[in-house]
Parts: sequence; C-alpha cells; structure tokens
Amino acid sequence: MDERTLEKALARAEALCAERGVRLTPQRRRVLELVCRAGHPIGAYDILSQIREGAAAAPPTVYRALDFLLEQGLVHKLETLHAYIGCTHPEHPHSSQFLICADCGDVTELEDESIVGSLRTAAAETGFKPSRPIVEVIGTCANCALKPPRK
Amino acid sequence: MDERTLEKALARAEALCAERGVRLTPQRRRVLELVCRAGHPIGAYDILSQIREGAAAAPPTVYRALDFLLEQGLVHKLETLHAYIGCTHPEHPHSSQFLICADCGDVTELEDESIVGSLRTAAAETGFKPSRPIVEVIGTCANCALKPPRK
DNA sequence: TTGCGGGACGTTATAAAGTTACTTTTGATT
DNA sequence: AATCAAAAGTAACTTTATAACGTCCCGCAA
Repeated sequence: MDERTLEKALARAEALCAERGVRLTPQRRRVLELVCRAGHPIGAYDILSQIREGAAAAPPTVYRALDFLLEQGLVHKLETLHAYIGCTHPEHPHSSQFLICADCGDVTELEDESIVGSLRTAAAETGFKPSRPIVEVIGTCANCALKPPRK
Repeated sequence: MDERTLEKALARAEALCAERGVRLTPQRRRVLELVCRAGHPIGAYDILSQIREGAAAAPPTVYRALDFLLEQGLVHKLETLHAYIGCTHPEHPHSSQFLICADCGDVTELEDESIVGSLRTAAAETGFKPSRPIVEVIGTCANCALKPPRK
C-alpha cells in the first residue's frame, strides 16, 4: 500500500472510530498502520517484531490491538494463513471472501452476494444460523497462472 | 460414532486405500479410528494423548498420519478450530463446507453444489484458479437455537 | 546373496501462534 | 482531587506445528 492510500485508510479508520465512539489509540493505530503498510497478510509476530524496532513490546500488545481492529472490521484474519490483512472497505460490516494465491501470496478480498446467498440458503436448509462465515479459497491468481511457479 | 458405523468407515477406508495403491498402515488406521470415534472435531494433541495411552509417541507421528489421511480425503481439517474430523463421504474427492456450531461444537459437513458454483464463478471473474476452497461457517445449529446457550 | 533405495516411523529439539494472570498507567467523569 | 474502567505493560506459559536426523523394513535388481 502506497503512502497516499495508507494515509487515507488511517484517516478513514480515525473517522469510523470517532463515529462509533471507540478509541483508535496510538497502539491500535500503529498496528493498523503496519498491517496496511504490509500490503499482504502479515503475522502477529511479524507485527510484533516491527513494533519492537521502536519500543519494548510483548505478544498481548499486538493481539489486543488486533482484537480491537477485528471487532471494528478494520482488519481481517486469514485463518488458513494465521495472518492479518487490512480491510479494503471497512465502512459497513460485511462478510468477505478471500482469494489467496498460493504462488505469490497475494490476497483479493471479495464481497460476493451470490456466495453469501448460497451459504445462507444452504445453512437455512438445516436450520443453522450463521454468525461468522469463513471463506478462503486457496489457488492461483491470474498473474501467476500465466507464468511458471516461483521456485 | 457408534461401533458399527466405525467398523464400516474403517473397512471403507481400507478398501479405498487398497484401490488407490496406498498403505493404510496400523498407525494411520489407528489415527483414523480415533478421529472417527471422537465424532466431533479433535485436535492433533488430543489424538496424541490417546495414542500415548498405549505406546510412546511424539507429535510427528500424529501429524504424519493426519497428512496422509488428509491427502486421501479420509479426514478434513477444520482450520478455524485447529481440529480434525472424519470425512462423511470419502468415496470421491470433493470440496466440502462445514457448519460449525459455536454452542455445542457439532459440525455438519455439506457438499453444496450451489456454494461451490458461486465460488467458482466469483473466482473465474478475476481469473483466479481455485485449488482448495475453505468454507467454514461459524454459527448456531438448529438444536442449540431452540434452547438457551450453554454456560 | 548382497546391497541399494525409498517409504514409514522414532526421537529430540525447536519454531510459531496464541493465552493467562497479574500489575500499572491513563483518561474520562464525577 | 477521587474514582473507576479501559488500555497497556510484563512474565510466564500453553497449544499447535515443523525441522532435522536416524533407524527399520521391505522389495527388487545386480
């Protein structure tokens, strides 16, 4: 993520938190910044070691900030990667789907109504009430499909 | 899973492995048995401690067996739970979806064509080639929706 | 028969991800 | 200024997973 986009994302996060009456503290802001700056999924301990370049810190520091950011929908957790990524459209709560390229590591966030719909329908058939639908598709992105795999 | 069903599942696994020319060794069979017997998602270290009731064992023993069983489609891994569950229809390779009850812990395995279809369509739009679609829906099952939550 | 090669398994150690429990600080509100 | 809760600091620890290396056993070819 380039500096301009980053600035915008942070400003938007500030605004959203203010609106919601929750506190985007310097720590939380810092973690959000690191996640966004990475531009790809980043692990909690990677965040931690970057924070440690400037100050002492321990795992709970990072996990607490991440918990807050996840609650606010400012970042997403990719369960299959044990890694976190900035949300591309935090304005409204939503359930996203992720396309994860196993080759280059890039991740695309989708908000596809037809996926959400088919999930809802299938769940409803069994009387199941979804609260958090996780959709992470591992595969090969368009770019990487064109060229031979790295390595 | 009751004894009869378990016996059938193991016999089916034997047959499938024979057909495919791969070896369902006693270790692998034992791990499959423990996963199936549990009847709900079970962690690698839970399996390990059950194995240890009968013999010395270390984590790689379990993880190697699980890797094999996953490859053969005899068990599934639930990424959000870090746990494993026996496949309910291992005959053909397939991509499953899981409904995970956050209240009682029960898991339902679906094979819903409309979910698979919408995923494929959405991926195709971006030129993405899916290889392993992960769908795990956290929520409340029909039973638990009726009664107040445990705890 | 010997000896090679590969797959399965044993063993030790360690990495990676996440949590618990408790203390201290901060900051908004009375 | 006193208070109370949310946030952050700190140390220890748990859980999940992998690395690296050695051994055993079996099938097969020389």
